[in-house]
Amino acid sequence: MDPAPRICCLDLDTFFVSVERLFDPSLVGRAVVVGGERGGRGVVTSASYEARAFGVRSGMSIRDASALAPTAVFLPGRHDEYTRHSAAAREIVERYSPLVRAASIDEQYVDFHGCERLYQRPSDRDGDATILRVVREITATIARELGLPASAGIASNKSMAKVASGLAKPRGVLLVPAGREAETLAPLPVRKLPGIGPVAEKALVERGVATLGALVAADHALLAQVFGRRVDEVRRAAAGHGEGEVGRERPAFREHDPVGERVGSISNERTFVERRRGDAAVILAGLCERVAWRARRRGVKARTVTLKLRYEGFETLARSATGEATACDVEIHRRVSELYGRHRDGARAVRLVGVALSNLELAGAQLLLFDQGERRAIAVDRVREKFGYSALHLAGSADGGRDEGDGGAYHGRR
DNA sequence: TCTGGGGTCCTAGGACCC
DNA sequence: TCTGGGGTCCTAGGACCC
Repeated sequence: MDPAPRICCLDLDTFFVSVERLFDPSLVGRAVVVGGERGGRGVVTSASYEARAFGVRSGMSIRDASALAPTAVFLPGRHDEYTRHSAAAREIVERYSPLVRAASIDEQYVDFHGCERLYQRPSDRDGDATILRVVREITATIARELGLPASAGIASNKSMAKVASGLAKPRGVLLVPAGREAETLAPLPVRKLPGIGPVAEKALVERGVATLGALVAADHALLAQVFGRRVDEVRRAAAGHGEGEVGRERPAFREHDPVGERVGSISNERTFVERRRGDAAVILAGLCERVAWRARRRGVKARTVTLKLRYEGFETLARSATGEATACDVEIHRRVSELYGRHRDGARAVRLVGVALSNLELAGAQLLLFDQGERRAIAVDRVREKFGYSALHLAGSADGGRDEGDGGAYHGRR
């Protein structure tokens, strides 16, 4: 007996574009691209179906998209609004099931096990019909209350549900009955399976495996060349037998990290525009401030600080140092500078710098748990709450003043 | 497809301890 | 001081996702 389809993957269609259309209804029916101003740098983070008709795809550079879709509207995007609407959609889903797991800003998994009895109506042919009706009600509610289109897939496991939600787009709901998973997946290109990216796809196609049906039937040794020990897991997912539970919340979307659990990371990175290259040290100081500030806002300290460098030609390296947990700008900057001085190849042009905090520990809101440097930073945070983030900056940081400070002084912006 | 920025997860090797 | 194996922590890199 196959497990019943009770896992739902709910996805907000062209999410960023849909939110922009709430603010400017004249965008409805037009080609819209979110990710940057026309001709600017950056990549497409969301494209309307009208824009996709021109060949615009998410992840493509804004420059290429500008060339493909000359009549499209290009918008920079506003993350705070997307976050707000994402939370509102989640609140609606939680009216129907307590087991909701956000997988990203526009995607949630919902576990409906046991809910078929709760929502059953005489007119429902069976439990599947009940769940299908409930999920349709959810997407209709999201459309009515928030004005946002959504799609959903319902299946016996996560990856099948995710694939189904893709097949249901736009504005559709698709339920894959128990036992029909394999035949639904078989004709699809391997890339459609969550977990198979461009690298695995290329390796599979080179070996003559183009569809998920072919993957299921493929020789174990051949698949091992591509997936290593993951062969059995991937083959099961391709046959429609994926993970049957929604699992834990991704840490980044959790309100607070449980005490003692080492989860999550906080990072900021910046790619240089052609002419501004060479300012790596200055940019780095700004990034340190930003990640430290985000850590304090989350009430966490980091034991590990990582410097990321990308050189011309895309060669990328990461160097990290682990020690005492900190959320202090000055201390993080000190550690990052040390890594930078030690590992940077001065002969090569730097294309990107990044700073990441990981090995996070809960510090709590109590000031007692912060040291002097951190408390000073928190005082600065309070000023920022009143006057905005750029009101104060570490001396020598990216958008701060030009003063030759002691590396630890804050300067008002002028 | 000459490629942004935020993440998670996995692997593998080395250090160190018992 | 030559030796085993397991556990844990740290570092680095890479695939993948949205």
